[in-house]
Amino acid sequence: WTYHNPDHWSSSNVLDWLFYLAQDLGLDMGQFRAENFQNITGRQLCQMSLEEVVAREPKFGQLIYQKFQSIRSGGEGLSCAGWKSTFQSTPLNNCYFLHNEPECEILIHKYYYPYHYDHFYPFVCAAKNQHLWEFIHETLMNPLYNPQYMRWENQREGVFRFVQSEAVAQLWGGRKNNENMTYEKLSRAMRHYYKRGILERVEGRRLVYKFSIKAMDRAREKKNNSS
DNA sequence: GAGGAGTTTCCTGTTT
DNA sequence: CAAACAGGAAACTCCT
Repeated sequence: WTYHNPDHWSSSNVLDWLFYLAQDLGLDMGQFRAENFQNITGRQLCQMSLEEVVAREPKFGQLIYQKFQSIRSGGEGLSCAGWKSTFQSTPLNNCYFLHNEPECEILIHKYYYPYHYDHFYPFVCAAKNQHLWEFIHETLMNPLYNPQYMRWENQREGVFRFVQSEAVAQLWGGRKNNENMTYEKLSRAMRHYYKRGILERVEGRRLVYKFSIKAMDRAREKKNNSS
């Protein structure tokens, strides 16, 4: 997207840019409401007034609007220096998504930006009969899906948010070979985790969940064992 | 095959 | 109003 005129951005490009901006400016991810720009194309964003942007993003809307106007006028550079070299040094042959998703290389080009992470997450082959919570955690660690599909609100505390809930459900359905999966059903499975101490309730915040310490530890163990 | 863990499906009701 | 959240119940799919 960095090479294209914002006018031609897809709705995915818009989300990419928003998350890039948040990272670049160090915005508080707990308050950042990028998901309110789902399905907004570059063209639509171009046509939005300051008020319309602020209506979708009360806290940072003004900033977003200013930055967007500034790149539209070609003023501020969109430097992504370094992403290509990181991409090339990535051990792609070991990535599970290479086996599952034919268009993976395109996706990587499109979504993988090193500034999302301090270091590359060592992907492993997707485990057979992987549990839902493990899949969720893995998705959060995968630059292909974070922050497009889900993202951390506070990684240290294990708090995360669904950005595109139905898209994540489709992904999960894909793993389980079940194209009938929906967020409605996925979330029911998530709620079973409350009783089992894998997730903790986050009151009053839609689409937000929190891993227990126990789950975060287990995920960390898993990662260490596989790398 | 029995029995259990981990969901999946469905449903009715409540909340945002 | 449309989505989410809540759980109970029962069916289903692997695994041991």
